[in-house]
Amino acid sequence: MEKKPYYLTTAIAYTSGKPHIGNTYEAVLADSIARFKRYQGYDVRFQTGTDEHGQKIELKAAEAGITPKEFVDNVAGEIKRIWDLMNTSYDRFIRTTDQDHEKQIQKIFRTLYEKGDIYKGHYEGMYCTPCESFFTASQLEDGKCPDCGRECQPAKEEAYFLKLSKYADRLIEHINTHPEFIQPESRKNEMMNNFLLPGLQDLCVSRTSFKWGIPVDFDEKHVVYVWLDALSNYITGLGFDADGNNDALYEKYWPADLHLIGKDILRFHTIYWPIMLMGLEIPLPKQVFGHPWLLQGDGKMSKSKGNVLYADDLVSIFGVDAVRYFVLHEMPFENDGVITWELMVERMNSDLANTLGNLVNRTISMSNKYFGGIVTNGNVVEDVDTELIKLTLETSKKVEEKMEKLRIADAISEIFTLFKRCNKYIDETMPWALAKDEAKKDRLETVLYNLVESISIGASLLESFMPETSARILAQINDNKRELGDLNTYGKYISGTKVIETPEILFARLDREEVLKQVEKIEGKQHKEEETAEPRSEEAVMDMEAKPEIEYDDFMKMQFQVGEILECEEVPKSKKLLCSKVRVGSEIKQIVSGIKQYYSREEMVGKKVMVLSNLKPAKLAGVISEGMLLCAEDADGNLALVVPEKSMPAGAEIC
RNA sequence: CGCGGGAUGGAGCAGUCUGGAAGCUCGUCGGGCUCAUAACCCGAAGGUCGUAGGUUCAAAUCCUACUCCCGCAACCA
Repeated sequence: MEKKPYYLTTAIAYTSGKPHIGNTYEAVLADSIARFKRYQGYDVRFQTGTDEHGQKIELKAAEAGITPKEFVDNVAGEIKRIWDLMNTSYDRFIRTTDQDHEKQIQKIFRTLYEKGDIYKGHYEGMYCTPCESFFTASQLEDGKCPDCGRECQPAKEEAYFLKLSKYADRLIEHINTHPEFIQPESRKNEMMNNFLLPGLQDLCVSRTSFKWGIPVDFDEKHVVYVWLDALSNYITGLGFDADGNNDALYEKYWPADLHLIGKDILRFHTIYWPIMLMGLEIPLPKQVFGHPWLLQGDGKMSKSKGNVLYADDLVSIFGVDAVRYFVLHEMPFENDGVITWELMVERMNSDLANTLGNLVNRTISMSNKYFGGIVTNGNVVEDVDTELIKLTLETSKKVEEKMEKLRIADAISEIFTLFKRCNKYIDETMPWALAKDEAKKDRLETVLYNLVESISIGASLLESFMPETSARILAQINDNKRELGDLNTYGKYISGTKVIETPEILFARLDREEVLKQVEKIEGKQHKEEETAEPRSEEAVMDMEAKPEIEYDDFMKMQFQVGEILECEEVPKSKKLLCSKVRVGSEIKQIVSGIKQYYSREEMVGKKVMVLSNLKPAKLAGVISEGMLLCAEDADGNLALVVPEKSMPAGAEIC
């Protein structure tokens, strides 16, 4: 019988930096699905990779003083290494800088252009020359640039657009008639209400403001918009050819069965991507699943806090399968999951060491102690057995059901329910008591046989989620992984098999304090990395884009004065704003500034600072601000107030 | 009135669509057992299901208002 194809993908990771545990989570999640589908007998193709173009990467590379290509080679290598570390069984790791991909993107772009779905137009809007940015009329503040506050000119820039409007109705129809297309379903409404129903604006799909991208081959000034580039990986990775000479892989696997992505990029995958495919006249993927995020317990992950979770560090403490278990098990279906060190230690000890590891250990130990390691089916069945057998045989079905709904965490829980039942069975049957009575030898054999049999079935099911552990358990009981279809038959374990003499500890219990000590070291290391990175950027002078020369008169228009901060309050409902009462001469001005992250209210009071005092008052978050406190800002956006070097009276002019 | 998500025993969650005995994991306490990684098994305590109204024979679940948290957006004059 020919196997049914099943094609799934992850989003390709953006190569702007080292992937943290959240990125890794997606790869592991996809991997467990891929493995399980293979187990179910599908001919699976699992593709993942990296998205390597864009302005951000161009900038990062420039900062690091290397070429963009060198930069992405490094990061992509790192990402691939981590995916491999986590045992992800991808069939292709595609990079958007791969030659075959780049070539096809150009063809796809050209095809859509020739067809009229991409057209050359103008990006019209208000342009702020110093900022090199376009804004729509609604983005402007009092007709001025929202970034720098200067005048903007109406301007036009040549650009290519994808006609989203042409296919919008068809897409709405598709989403309505295919309820499974967007998962979880709650996100479907979000897409419909926020983007589709209000009407789609044509999407600008080319850029001229940077170079690091795939050039439009018939108009070299332009590079292809990164999303068009990135999304296409799902078909170029299969050897799609816009001219129709598709690779056999493409013919076999497209349309994809599942695109697994983060909930944040659902819009691209359920609106732009389908419309691109409609333009290319090829079928849409069957399902897009926007999974939730994995969050760090104590606040948001950030490098400066040193609490970023990296797969490397986690693996070094817990091991690969334990980390796979955490991310798969702690992630609920719709809400974001939370992961903390304490939680991981708890799961490690309670689920992995106690429930699973200890079960395998005690079973093997008893087999050795009572029968020299030979596991024989004594065929002395008692009532207590039936419940264990029933549950064991039901488990594969339950796991399949959960997996069908992409409820990965629940699927794993089913397997662990089986292991727990095994532990209970040991207490019910009390093998150590049976061992004291020679007449009950056959019964004791049966009990141990049943345990090994149930463990074997559980271990077989575990392979999709914890491949190494599955293999280690099976090796210890000297069995092979069962076929999924055989898991509803009890008694396949070959009677008379010898298990390993000394059971190997699968998961060692960890001491919470010990782990936290290691964590401190890791966080310390991250801090250090930050610090060593810091001086580099400090020593390196910061080059700013040169603003146009101004007249002396322009300068004289601005009135700078020393101001003394008398009071300071937080602006309610804002995250960054502090509102200060500043004495400038005899006047007291109210000035709002976005520096809450860097200065506390207490710190502010009493400071003498530099104030631009004749700035037109404006409302910020609903609060009037009558001037501006001047700050120096570094590349990371850190701010420092500018203060007079010697004590000066409030109101003194700065000139 | 920017958009969205959430509030359920000490902690983390399920249950809410399709009203009908408040459940799971961990922790705590008590007991049992000794094969095992101080593990395993049993039992108990612990909940006004955010607040206030409403619909209903019946509300965690449906309706209305409100409070508080968390994302995103906005705000960095």
